[in-house]
Amino acid sequence: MKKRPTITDVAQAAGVSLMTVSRVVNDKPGVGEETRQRIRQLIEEMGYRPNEIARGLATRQTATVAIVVPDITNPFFAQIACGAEAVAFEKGYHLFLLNTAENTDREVAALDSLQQKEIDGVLLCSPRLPIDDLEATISQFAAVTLFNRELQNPLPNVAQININDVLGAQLAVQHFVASGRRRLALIAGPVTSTSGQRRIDGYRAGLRAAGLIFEPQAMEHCQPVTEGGRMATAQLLARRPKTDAILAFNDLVAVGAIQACEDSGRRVPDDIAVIGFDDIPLATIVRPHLTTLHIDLEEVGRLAMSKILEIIQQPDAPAHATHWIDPQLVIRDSA
Amino acid sequence: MKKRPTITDVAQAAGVSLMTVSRVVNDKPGVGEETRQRIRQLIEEMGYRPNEIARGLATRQTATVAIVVPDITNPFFAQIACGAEAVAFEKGYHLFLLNTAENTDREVAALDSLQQKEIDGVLLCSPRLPIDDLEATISQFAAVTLFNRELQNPLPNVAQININDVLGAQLAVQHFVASGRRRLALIAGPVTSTSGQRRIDGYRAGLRAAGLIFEPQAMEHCQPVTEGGRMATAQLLARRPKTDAILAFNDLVAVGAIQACEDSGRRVPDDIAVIGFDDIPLATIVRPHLTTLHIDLEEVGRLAMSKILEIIQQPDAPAHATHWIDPQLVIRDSA
DNA sequence: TTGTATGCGTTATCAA
DNA sequence: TTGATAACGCATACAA
Repeated sequence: MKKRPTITDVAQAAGVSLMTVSRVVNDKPGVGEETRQRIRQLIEEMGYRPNEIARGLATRQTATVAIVVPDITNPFFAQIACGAEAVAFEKGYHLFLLNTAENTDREVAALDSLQQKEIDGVLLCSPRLPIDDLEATISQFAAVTLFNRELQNPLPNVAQININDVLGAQLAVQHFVASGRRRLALIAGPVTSTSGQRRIDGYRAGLRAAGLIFEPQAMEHCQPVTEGGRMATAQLLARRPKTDAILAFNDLVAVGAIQACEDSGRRVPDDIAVIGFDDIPLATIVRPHLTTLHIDLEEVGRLAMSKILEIIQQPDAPAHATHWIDPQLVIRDSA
Repeated sequence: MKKRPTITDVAQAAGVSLMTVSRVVNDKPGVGEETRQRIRQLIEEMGYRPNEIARGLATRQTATVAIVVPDITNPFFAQIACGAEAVAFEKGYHLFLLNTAENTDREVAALDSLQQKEIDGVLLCSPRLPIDDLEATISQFAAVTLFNRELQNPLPNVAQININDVLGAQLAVQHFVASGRRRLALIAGPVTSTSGQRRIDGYRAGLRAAGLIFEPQAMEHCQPVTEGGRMATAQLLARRPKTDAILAFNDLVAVGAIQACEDSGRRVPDDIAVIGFDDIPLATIVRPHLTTLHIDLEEVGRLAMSKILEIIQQPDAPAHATHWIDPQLVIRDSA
């Protein structure tokens, strides 16, 4: 590895002071057009690149924001990260991606290291942190966007983005009812999941709107994976054989639900309709292709990054309202 | 956002020089046990955290390495990233994750920004860069590990990790032959893929070892996605109906292959066996569960990170040999 | 055991 | 239009 030239090296080679070079590098006024060109060329020749570390120390800005996700292996978060990175790249920002592996300790450690790196802003995806710690953390950063976590009192340096799970579940129920299904069931996710709870709320609201009643035995919780969906559905079908429609917590669970249906001799969607949630790539790989609630996760990421850059650039703007992302029902083959 | 205390603030509060505090922070000798305790407590109370930017400028080390992947949305790379991050976390390093979106320009931009940030090392996963640019890039970093790309002349600051694709394909062919299949076919990936080429080599070597001959019409290239596998397989089966075993470029392609088989009325694995590659989570979601070549990607990530940290810590060690990761055949239901 | 001086590469401030 | 000097927060080398 060869040592990179510094701004001083360039200045010496050009026979000017380092400030003149600095002005050229940052496209600032106060340099004669002729010297500017000369220095530009020299920079090119010498392969000079500004040292971001030194610049960060001097300006207290790092042109870097971080995104903290519980599990980067989960395409759900990977897609958000992708959208966020696209915007960051456009705007000349860099994106730090941290993975907490669903572990609160690591989340704390990650946030801690981010502070030490003087990051400009943080995108927090579904933080596990208790609310008090969360607010304390937020106050440490210049800008934060919170995904899928609702803060009671909005802060000026945080933007909030949430999935409109209630709406999504309602749309699913509407579709079931419109296609003649009457004996609906819900394979809900983990009891602790915020969005899981919201999806239950939406499901119940949908039933109510259709004049159907919510039967507790027509709901089953499960781990948010295929096998969880399969087992929960098998139990549910044993208990309530006439079920003709299932709303699943997410697409993985939906796939498990379909498997359980098929295992019990039911055909999907003829005997029983299944709707998933999230529209992950898997949805168009399995057969039947999943009818599901599409969430534009790249857009979530883009929005999250845009908002955070806004806050960074106008720190004194008024507190931001929560953004709700509306899921869209995409009708394929399973319902 | 409130301003964070600096080491000087702590020193003033403690009534000592900042060097004494610095020694405590870095667990260096030369401080009385009593003052050390006192300062420790003060650090705790004041919530002091060292500023990594300033530290990086002073030490020329950032305790940060980056991993550059073509597509973070692809679980293949996400898993590698996970393993790498786990090791980084253990060792007190931070991991920058950059996504190039399969785009050479963005790869260049990413590498460029990494240089400017004075990153300690970089994990390059399947770089698109032409070999000359690649070598030029590598020389800019203190430490590099290269994944799935072979360098002719090893450099002291780079470790190389490659999947033993040849072995993997051979294992698959062996398994086909051992279970009585004789009319094998290969749904290869994109022609430009390095590992795709190696898998073809292994497939041919496997055939040769079994005394079978390679028929060009028993091979079809395709895009490395499910739909590509489905279409390519449909064509292949039309052309060569008696095929009784298919080795697919990867698991996505394998799923497509299975779909094409079923579409044509063939049962898997009774009429035709299918083996995938990579063992992504999907492999145990679809039915039949995929028999496939498992690659321990987390281990790849862990190894890559370990190697890079070795180089960082012992820059003068001799050049590293290439590590080959051996795939393992996991037999499930599709072959 | 503790402290002082200096420098890391850059930008900000103010003077020429 | 230019340049000298002082930060930025910390660590290294050396002195007390």
